[in-house]
Amino acid sequence: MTVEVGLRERKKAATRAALAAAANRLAVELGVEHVTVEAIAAAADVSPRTFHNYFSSREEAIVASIIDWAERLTDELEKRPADEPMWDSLQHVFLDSVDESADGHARLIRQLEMIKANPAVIASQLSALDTMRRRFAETIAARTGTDASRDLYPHLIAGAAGHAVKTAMDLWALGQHDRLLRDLVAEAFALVRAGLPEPGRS
Amino acid sequence: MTVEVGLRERKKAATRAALAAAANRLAVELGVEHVTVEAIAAAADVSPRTFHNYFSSREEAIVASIIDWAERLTDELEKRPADEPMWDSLQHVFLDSVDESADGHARLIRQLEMIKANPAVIASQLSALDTMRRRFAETIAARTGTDASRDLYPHLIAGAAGHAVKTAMDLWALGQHDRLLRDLVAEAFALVRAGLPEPGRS
DNA sequence: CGAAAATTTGCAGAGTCAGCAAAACTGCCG
DNA sequence: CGGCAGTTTTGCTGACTCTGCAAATTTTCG
Repeated sequence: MTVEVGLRERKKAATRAALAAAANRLAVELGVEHVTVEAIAAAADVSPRTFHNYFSSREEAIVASIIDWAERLTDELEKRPADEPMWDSLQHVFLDSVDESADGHARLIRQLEMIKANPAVIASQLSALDTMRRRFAETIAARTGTDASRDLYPHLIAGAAGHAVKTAMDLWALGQHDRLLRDLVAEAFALVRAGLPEPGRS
Repeated sequence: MTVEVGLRERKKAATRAALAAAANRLAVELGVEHVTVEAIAAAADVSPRTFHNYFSSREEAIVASIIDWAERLTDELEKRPADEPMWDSLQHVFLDSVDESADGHARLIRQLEMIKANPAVIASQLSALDTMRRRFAETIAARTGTDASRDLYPHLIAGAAGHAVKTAMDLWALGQHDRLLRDLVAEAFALVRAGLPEPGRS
């Protein structure tokens, strides 16, 4: 994949990363509504017009890190042993991606709070997660011999896994700091793998 | 809930409905990018400024029918017998909402195609579906004695059910016209309820 | 009817975003 | 090197979105 290593490609990647980082940082620091494209561009040392060559909206830049995360996770998923049960692979990949340091937790909470505060950013986040889900479905289809354009399975399991992680994070950020995020994610996976049986029924 | 039946309330609801209908119709007919707020407002016989009193973005108006759908479904869900297994209630409510007429199918396909064609509308759709998911989670929590602000269960099952329906629809619209949409939805539910076992494994 | 409350509207202003063409830059071959 | 070809950056412009504010209009209710 990443075979193009010319100066040109590296510069493009760097510009994109700088814009995404600036957008995210400013959104967290100042609040989304106080961040303009002009300010993001200035922070990344490019013209406002260039910003729009990389991102089609301010919100897209703010949540660009989700796409990067998704790319890393897809790579990880592809590296899992081919004979490992699909659910185990997914759980492994997602659990490994959770930063358990105190600093990581603090950052994550700030992220989620910033996103939650603005409907347009929420929509962009969901969009990014949906893109991630589609990538996952492709990878899963390839590994399980299913067809992402015809079979429900790869989409359903990718969606279920992604949603389990999102739900665990959202609930955790909402006040379950007494529990480890890791454990909450694991519990969500367990529930979904069990077919979500109704609690308190035989 | 809907106890306010004064002229004022009825007019507001009518204006909102007219704007949503106009926005959706124009988006399907002309394509999303060729629809301006001005045109929507004109079609609903109000000023452009009034449009923004009802919807905070063009896309929100275009997908407003999803919110209406969600409201109807939540009502249906609340009406299900309290002792019915949760999964059965959900499956029932969603399956009943599928319009199986040829005309309904054609409309649904045009809808999905219109949405798919524009990233901003996709994001708004996901946002609306997320709102629906949250409503469902509240209702489910109330019925299963769980707490939507602490427990994973209501969110996970609401998300799984909603995503099952969305996946079935998307795949169906993509070319599975040989199969009944109803059957695809039922199959998706069955897979999720079974915990998404890997196909072709013992 | 007439006052109080809510809704609609016009206007102004800040901001987003895309198309276009010129300027600046990078890669590469002679 | 030098310079051409292909890419990226940039400024400019125009259409459009969206919000705040205050005036005008409409509805409600005593």
